[in-house]
Amino acid sequence: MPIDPHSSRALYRQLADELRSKIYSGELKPGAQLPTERELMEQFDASRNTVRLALGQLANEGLTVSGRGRGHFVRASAPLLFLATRSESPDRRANTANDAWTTDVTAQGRTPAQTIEVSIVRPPQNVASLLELEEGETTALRTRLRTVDGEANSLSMSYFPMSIVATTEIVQPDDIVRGANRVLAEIGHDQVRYLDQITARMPTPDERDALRIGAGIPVHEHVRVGYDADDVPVRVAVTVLPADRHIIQYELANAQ
Amino acid sequence: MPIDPHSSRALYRQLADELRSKIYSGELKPGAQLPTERELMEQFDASRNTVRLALGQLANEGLTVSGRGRGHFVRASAPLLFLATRSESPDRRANTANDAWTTDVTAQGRTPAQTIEVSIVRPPQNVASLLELEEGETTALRTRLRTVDGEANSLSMSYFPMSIVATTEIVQPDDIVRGANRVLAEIGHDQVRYLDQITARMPTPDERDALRIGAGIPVHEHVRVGYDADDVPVRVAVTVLPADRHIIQYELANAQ
DNA sequence: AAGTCCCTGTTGTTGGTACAACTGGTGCTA
DNA sequence: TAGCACCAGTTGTACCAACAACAGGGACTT
Repeated sequence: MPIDPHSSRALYRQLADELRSKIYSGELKPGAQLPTERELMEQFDASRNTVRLALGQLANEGLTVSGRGRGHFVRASAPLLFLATRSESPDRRANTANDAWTTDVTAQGRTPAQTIEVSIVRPPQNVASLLELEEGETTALRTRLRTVDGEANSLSMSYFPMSIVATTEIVQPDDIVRGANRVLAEIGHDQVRYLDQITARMPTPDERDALRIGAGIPVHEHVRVGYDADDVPVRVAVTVLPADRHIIQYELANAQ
Repeated sequence: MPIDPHSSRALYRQLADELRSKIYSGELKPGAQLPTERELMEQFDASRNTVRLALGQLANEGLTVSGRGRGHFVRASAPLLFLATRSESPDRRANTANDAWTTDVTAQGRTPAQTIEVSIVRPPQNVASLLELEEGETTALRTRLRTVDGEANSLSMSYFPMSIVATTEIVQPDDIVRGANRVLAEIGHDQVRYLDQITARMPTPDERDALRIGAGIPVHEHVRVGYDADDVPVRVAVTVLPADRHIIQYELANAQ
């Protein structure tokens, strides 16, 4: 019995440790139900507050989920989906009726869909700096909510300097089947170099809402800056990916 | 007054929303102290438990930190540090007394250090599968805890198939200044291709401990598989990076 | 001037209670 | 058989109380 009331470690932490190790060891398998709060109260001679503190800890670590009237369950390990970065390779874009992402997802046997909104905005500070914009310059913003099999999947915001795209179809709220990148290329701003920065954080309430993100699940924030042949940044794409549904993958050839 | 006791939204959620929006709007700046729990109890006419539920929510989102006897504070935004992936480019490794990471960190004006442990282990399932090992095969494991300016920074575990490295200095618990990759190259297993997979999750208690990770901060798990010219996987490096201290960066040239 | 002690204020931990809201099953009814 | 009503069980929300542990400042001592 690993519960020691004389230990300096808080009781609820010991309880959380106990349950956590049962999850890691496999004694409690994904999908399995944990003991009810009442059972844990009796087993460990603790108050309900204490038991709930421990269970809350596990939930915040992304290990468990719970539902009113149902119980606490070990989170079923996610049906992982790939974001193949590097899928913008040139030969992928031409001639197909779909963009690279749609093709990727379809290839995995899932059903993709997306809604697009377009607006003209002053970009956030970090985007403005990546695009090397002057104070007050505006951008076209194409916001994309992607769904797979009807479930929200990722949220992508692409910023284009208005000074470059003002007269193109990028500012039209339509799906551009051949890809916005191709439009850029047609007006002489083909992207020849990318800079990717990946951060991880807990989602904002808006994101939790839009992407149906459970408690204890972080998000990737994937920022891609595209540069044209003159080294001018022509696009910043910010993609928010719930971490339980996405692995970001890169394939690198060791040049030389 | 956004607090509505008749709302269906739980009181502690409304309170959390209220405080959160003050943080996002900048009314509460990084480092600023939030009202004390007693003050919040009075302002919102709520019990201490309810107030603490709201504050706990913010902490789990990584927005605030608290300390016994001190108070609750808006988390000071992180002094971000870069992990320049792609720093293994060939010309970087030769002739220097330091490895690529040490060079990188020093270039940023910080003081790096690392401790290395070596052992022979049966690798975890996912690593075994990435290395295409048979059941029961063992690997050399070099575990590296890196610190910057005396603070724990990242945890890296590199697995090498014993069938390849058994007779090399990789199994010795010493620092290999020219890099383990170079040793691999010398015995005919130069890595010409990498596969990187990046996931994000909440840290395990061990990791929280070893890397001093605050509540509400996720980690990146960066997995790199190195393949030699015969497409044989010769190394799997798993690196755990606290997300408040690391941005993962890739530079990509659009081949052709 | 420097150090020590203590006191106050703060968060951390743990106990208790009550009711609301929801799930899943049981058994009844049409 | 299908549908409905109900009930027991479970988690969610909210309240109250008490003590522990720690930080920081003020007062006092040396």
